[in-house]
Amino acid sequence: MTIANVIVDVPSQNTNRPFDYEIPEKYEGIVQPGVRVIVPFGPRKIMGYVISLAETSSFSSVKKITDVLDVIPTLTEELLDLGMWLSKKTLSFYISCLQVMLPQVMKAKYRKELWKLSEEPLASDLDSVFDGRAVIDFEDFEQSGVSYHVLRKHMDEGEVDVHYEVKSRETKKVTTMIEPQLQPVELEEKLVDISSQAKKQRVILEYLIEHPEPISKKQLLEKLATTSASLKPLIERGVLREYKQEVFRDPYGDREFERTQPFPLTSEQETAITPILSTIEENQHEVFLLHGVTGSGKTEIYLQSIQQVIDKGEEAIMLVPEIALTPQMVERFKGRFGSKVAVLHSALSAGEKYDEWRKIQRKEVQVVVGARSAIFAPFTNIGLIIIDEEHETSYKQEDRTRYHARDVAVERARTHKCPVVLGSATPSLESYARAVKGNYHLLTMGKRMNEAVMPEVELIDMRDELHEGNRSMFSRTLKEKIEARIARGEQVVLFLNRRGYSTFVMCRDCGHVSECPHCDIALTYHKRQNRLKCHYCSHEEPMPTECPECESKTIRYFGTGTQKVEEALQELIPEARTIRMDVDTTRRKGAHERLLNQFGEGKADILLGTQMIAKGLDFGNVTLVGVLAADALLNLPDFRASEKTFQLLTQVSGRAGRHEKPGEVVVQTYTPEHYSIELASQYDYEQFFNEEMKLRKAFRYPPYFFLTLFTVSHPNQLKVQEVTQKITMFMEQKLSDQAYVLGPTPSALTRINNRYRYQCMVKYKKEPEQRKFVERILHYYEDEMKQENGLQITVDFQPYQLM
DNA sequence: CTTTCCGAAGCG
DNA sequence: GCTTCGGAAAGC
Repeated sequence: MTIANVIVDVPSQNTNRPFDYEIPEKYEGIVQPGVRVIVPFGPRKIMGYVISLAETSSFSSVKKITDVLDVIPTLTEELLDLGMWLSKKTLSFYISCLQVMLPQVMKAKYRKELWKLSEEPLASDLDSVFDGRAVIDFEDFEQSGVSYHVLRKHMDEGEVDVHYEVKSRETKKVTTMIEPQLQPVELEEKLVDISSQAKKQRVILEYLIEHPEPISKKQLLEKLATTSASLKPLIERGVLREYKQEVFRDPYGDREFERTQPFPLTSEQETAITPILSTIEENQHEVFLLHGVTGSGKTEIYLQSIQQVIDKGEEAIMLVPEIALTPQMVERFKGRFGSKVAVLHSALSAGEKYDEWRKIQRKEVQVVVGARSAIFAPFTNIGLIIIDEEHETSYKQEDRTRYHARDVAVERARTHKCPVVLGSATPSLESYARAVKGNYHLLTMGKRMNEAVMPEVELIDMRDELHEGNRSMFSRTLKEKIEARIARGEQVVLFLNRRGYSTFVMCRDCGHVSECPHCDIALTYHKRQNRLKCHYCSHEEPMPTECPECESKTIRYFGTGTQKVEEALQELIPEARTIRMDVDTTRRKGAHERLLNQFGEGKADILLGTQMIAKGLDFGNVTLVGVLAADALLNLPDFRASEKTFQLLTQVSGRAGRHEKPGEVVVQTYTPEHYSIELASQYDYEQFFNEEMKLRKAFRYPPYFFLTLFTVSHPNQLKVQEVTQKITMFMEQKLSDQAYVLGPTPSALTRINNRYRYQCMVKYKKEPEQRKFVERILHYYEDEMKQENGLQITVDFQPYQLM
C-alpha cells in the first residue's frame, strides 16, 4: 500500500502538518509529490498538495484520495522545499506558502449543497425550500429559517444529505475547430454532389481543398462570410469534422513584435557583463549588484545574459516592478526572444495569468518577465535570475506571507547554482552595503549610452516663491520653461508625488476636517462622484454643502491631486495640451498603454502623473521634467523616507533628454537644503549612501540593524495597549542586550476599520532564537486570535511598510 | 427533562 | 477552516 503525505487546504495551526491518505490503485504512478488532490477531511472534501510518498502510515486507519487534479505535478520538488523554507522564514502556514506561489485560479473553491434523495415530497417546511429542485445551496436552507433539528430528522431518514463540492476555478479556453475528414482529392469528388443552390457549401469546400489544415470555426466563417448553417450539412454528411481544442489566451497574441538583434556593447557594458557570463557558464552561484545610472544600458546587459542562458538550454527569470512592466519593456523582451517569453503581471486577467503560467510549466518558454510573484515560476533548470530596479519596495509582499522577492531569488539561485543580478540606478542601502562589504559582487556603469549626459537639475525653493507673492503650485521658472518647450514643439513630463498629499475637506471658518468614522484618517475628496471616501475602509459619504460643526457654507477641499494640478495648469497655460495619468485615468484595461502612445505620438505637450510615470518612459522629445513637490515623501513616518526621495528624484530626472536633445529638470521643494534632494540633483549616489548610512547607524536602522515589527489590533484600545505592552516586555526579557525593543507605540494609522492598532519594533543584529520567541507569543494568543473580530497580531520580519 | 448555546477537539 | 461533540445553561 502506498501512502501520500498531503498538506491540506486549511490554513490553521492544527493542520499545519501532513495528513496521510491511501492512494487508490487507479491513481498509482500518477500521484506523486507536487500533485494536487481532493481528499476527505472530516465530513468534508478539500483540496490538498501531495508533498511526499511513503510505504506505510503510522495511523491505524487512513482514508483514500478521492480525486487527482493534475497529471503533471503543479509544484516541483524544488518549489515544495522552497515553500517549507518560506514558511519557516515568514512564520506562515505551509499551505499558505504553497498557495502564494500559484496563480489565483488554481486555488480550490468550495461549495456546500443539500441533496434531496427521495422522490417523495418531504413532510416538513423543508420541501418548500427545495421548491421542486433536487439540489440546493446549503445557504438557501440556512436562510429559510427551517431548524437544524428538522434537517437532522430528514438526514436520519435518508431523505436528504449534505454534499461537499470542490471546484477548480481553472477554466481552459476552448475553441471549435473544423477539419476535412477526407483527402483533397476526395473532397473534389464531393463538390459534384453539392446542389447548385448551396453556393456557400461549395465555397467552403473549395477553400478547404486549397487549405486542408484544421482551422478555427470562427475564422473560417469570417473569412468566407458565411454562417454555421452552411457548415452544418457538410459535418452531418461526414465530409468535415468539428471538434473542440484548448487554446492558450495570449495577451499579446494579436501584436507583432519587431525582432531586434543584440546591440554592440560599450566598453563599460562589456566590463560589467563579463563576470556575469562566466558565472552562468560555470554554474556558479553569485549575487551581482549592477549599479548603472539611468540610460547606461542595463537592459541590454539583461538581454544578452539571458541569451547566453537560453543558448545553454537553461531558463531565466526577470523581475520588474509592477509599475515598470510597461508595454515598452514587454516589447523589448518579446522583440529579442519572441515566443520564448511568458509575461506575468497584475493587469492580465486571471485566465491569462493562468495560461502564461502553464506555458512555463509545459516548458514552452525559457524566459519569464514578471512582477514579484513571478519569482515562483515553475522552471526546473534556472540559469539566471534578474531583479531590475532592485530597490523597489513592491518586491516586498506586505500581507499574509510577507516575503521579499530578493530573498526568494537568492534562495532559488543557490539551489540552482546560478547567478542573481540585482540592477538599479539607486540601489537599496541594504544591497549597496552588502556590495561594499564584498557579499555581493559590485558592477558599476557610470556613463549613459550615446555620450548623453544626465540632465541639469535646478532646485527651486518654493518658500522664496511664496515670499514673492506666488501662491500657485507652479514656480515662475517652471512656468517659463514649460512655455518655452511648447513654443519649440518639445514635450514636458510633470511629476506629482501624491503620497503624503491628498485632497481633504476642511471648513474655513472653524477648521473642522471631515474624517472617517471608522478610521483615524481624513477622508479624501473624489471630484468625479463629488463624494468623500476613506482609503483604508469602504466608507464613503456625499460631499457636505455646509460644515457639520458650525454650519458654515465655506467648507472646501484642500490639497494637491493630479486633477487639481491639471485645472491649475489649464488656467496658467491655456494652450497646453495635457494628458493626465493616475489611478483614475488608467483603471480601464489598456488605458495605460493608450495614454502613453498618445503622448509618444505627440498628441499632447504635457504628461502629468504620479508614481506610475517615474519609470521606464523613454520619449526622445521630452526635454523638460518638472517635479512639483519633491519633499512630499520626506514627511512620512518612515526611516526610508530620504532613500525613497533620492531614488524617486533620480528616477524622474532620468526621463529627460534620453536621446539627441539635451534635457533639463526643475525640482520644486520647500527644503532644498535637505541632503537627499541636494545630492539627487547632483546625481551623487555615493555621497548620499555615505550620509544616509551615518544616520542609519546612529538611529539603529537597517542595514546596520534588522527589524521585526509586531502590529497588534483589536476594537478595544485598552486591550491593544495591554497586549502590545506584554509582547514588548516578553521580547525585551528574552532577547539579548544587543537588541532594542521599542513600544508599545500607536501605529501611524492608529485606527482602521474600527480597530485600534499598536506596534512594537525590535532592532537587532543577531538573535538566532528570535523566531522561537515569536512563535511562543503567537501560540500564547492563538485562541484570542481565532475569534472573529478578536485580536490580530501580525509579525513582519524586515518590514517596509511601517504604518 | 429537553432544548439551545458555546468552547474545544479533531480532522489521516 | 469547518464540523461535531459534550457539557453547561436556559427553557418548559
